[in-house]
Amino acid sequence: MEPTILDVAEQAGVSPSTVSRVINETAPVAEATKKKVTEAIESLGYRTNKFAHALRKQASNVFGIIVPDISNPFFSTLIRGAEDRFHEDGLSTMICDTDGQPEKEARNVEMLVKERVDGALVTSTESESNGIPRLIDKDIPVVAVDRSPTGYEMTAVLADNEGAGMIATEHLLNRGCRMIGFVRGPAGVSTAHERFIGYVNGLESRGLEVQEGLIARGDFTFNSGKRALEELIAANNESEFPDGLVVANDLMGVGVIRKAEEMNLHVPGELAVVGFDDILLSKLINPTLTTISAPTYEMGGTAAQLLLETVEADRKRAERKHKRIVFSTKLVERESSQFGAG
Amino acid sequence: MEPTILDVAEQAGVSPSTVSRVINETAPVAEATKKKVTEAIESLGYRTNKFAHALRKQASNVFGIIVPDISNPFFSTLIRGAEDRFHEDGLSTMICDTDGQPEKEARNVEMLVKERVDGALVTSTESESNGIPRLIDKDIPVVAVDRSPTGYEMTAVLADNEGAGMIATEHLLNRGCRMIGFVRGPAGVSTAHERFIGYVNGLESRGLEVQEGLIARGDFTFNSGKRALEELIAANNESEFPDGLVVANDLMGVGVIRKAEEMNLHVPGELAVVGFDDILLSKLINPTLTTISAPTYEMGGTAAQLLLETVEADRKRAERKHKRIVFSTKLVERESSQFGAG
DNA sequence: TTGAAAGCGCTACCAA
DNA sequence: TTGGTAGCGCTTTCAA
Repeated sequence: MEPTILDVAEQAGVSPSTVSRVINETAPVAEATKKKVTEAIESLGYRTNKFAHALRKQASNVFGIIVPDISNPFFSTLIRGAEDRFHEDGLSTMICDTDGQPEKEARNVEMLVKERVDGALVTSTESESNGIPRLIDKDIPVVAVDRSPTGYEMTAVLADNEGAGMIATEHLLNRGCRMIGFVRGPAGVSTAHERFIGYVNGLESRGLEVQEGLIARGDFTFNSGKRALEELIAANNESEFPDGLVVANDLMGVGVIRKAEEMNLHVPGELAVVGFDDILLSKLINPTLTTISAPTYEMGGTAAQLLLETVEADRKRAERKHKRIVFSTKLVERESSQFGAG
Repeated sequence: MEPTILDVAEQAGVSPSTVSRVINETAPVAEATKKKVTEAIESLGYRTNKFAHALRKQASNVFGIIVPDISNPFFSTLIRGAEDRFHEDGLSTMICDTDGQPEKEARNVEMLVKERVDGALVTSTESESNGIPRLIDKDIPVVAVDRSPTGYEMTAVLADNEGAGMIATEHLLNRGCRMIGFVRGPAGVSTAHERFIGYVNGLESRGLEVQEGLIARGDFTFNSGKRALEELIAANNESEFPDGLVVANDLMGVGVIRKAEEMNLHVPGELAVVGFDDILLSKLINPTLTTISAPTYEMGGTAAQLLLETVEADRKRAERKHKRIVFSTKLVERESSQFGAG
């Protein structure tokens, strides 16, 4: 059997309370006693029983992280940033993949509630009806990452997607494009929408009009990017083809590039393309994809930090302060938008 | 405060033991009493306290899953297969990413030990000195997935990598290649080694000799694939260039394709390429990459199933049966090995 | 600075 | 079929 705190106490010739005190540094213990206890722990190979500890303290020391897709490098980097921060404090993490489905998000949240996590980081699948209210209802501290759900006052760590959309649009404008289109993301996703707003603002700031015919919608997948380009070409006369395209994420951007190739449309010569996220694939495709990148790892770490601060505030019965941190993004120039090419 | 089982008992006018019995269906309860209890649970919104339950039962109902890289689609699919099986039984999972580093694997294992998981699925980083012995030492049931560590008798769920290597080699042979090279994976990784053995056997079964000059080594990354092709070209006279290449995983295969393009070497005309894993990228690259795929999702599910059976056997104090299940693989023909092209 | 003991919420044994 | 109750291993008051 695993040794308990009683075994340690006996071996060290002290009471269990004393052992607890040296383990948790929760009260001063004489140096000599401390040494005896430490040695006993060592010799018995004692490890505190997680369940008993959690039962007493009403805290699991586990934190949940919910993302739409763990195999998406954007999210796996975010996860790594958050995990590194949690592990620093000896806290464990539970990673959940919603696969972009609200029902799966709901199930994941139920699991986290059941596991009685001390807090959760969530990138919600949709802007409404996601698992966040359930967590709030159960009084579990939550921080939103990457996407900010509407209708809840809560702390959130975001990228400046609107600014990113603007940067992308201005880049194409500076490059000389005059018919710039946009491939939008899924309807309920705030990041996708904000990037679009940035595009609109980018055009308007130069006195240009948004043209409905140059706007298509996808769902963030590779295939939807291919379809979007097809639609845009089909919908316009040759004289009105877009010469530049801002695409709401890299995966769709890669789809656009592949479709352009199939259609013998030269990128960037006849069509310049810019994406968002800076995933690995963007460097591997030919031509390489110009993109806008956010400091994903830092965003994860910051979100974890804020969550820990919230938990700490709760413990002290202090007031929760809702913060909103926005990271700025930067342009990564590659071949797909090269000037004067083609 | 959260209601406890005592609150439920009071509300229903029965004893806590009875409540426990209806919740866990651990003993027959009269239909009428059951109804009263269920209603009390409902009206109070009672949920069993995980910590108390775990403390009493000495079981966490949590299972660990350790993989080298969650953003690698091969592993994320494996994870999904395993998770779906665990969730089916209402069990929770903890996913750990070792980033291919043995030290991280060790830290992950420590976390799982601390969390007192009921069992673990592990794709070990190296064939030796991985976290598996630590888990075995702590008496935590383990099943190896994808890679089988040497020196431990344990149940394992694997793909037939040797057969896969053979299929790949024969495919190139049938296609007419006569100088077939191989790009090996990292030294300690069993899957990579087995694929190489399959290649050797494939050649020898046709009475062909393995040529040292046609063999390079990479580390499973994109860049190492590029480097490998460079080396192979540099090491041989033009008359002895390989006309076909079996590459130990798709990511390196994509690297080979990109490098070939840079060198103006036509794929598949001058060089046919076959990879392993069937990752998404292989379908997106130009030319698309021929590959060997394994039933990854099923492998994850099977591994979870076997782990659960081991846990069950332990509970019944039955003997653990070590199984070894090998899934066969299949060729996915794409452009990079097309016949008569170029 | 240390010890005794209550109790966190649950399950399972023993009685009835 | 049900109830009483001990105890899982820990932390934390209260007293010494």
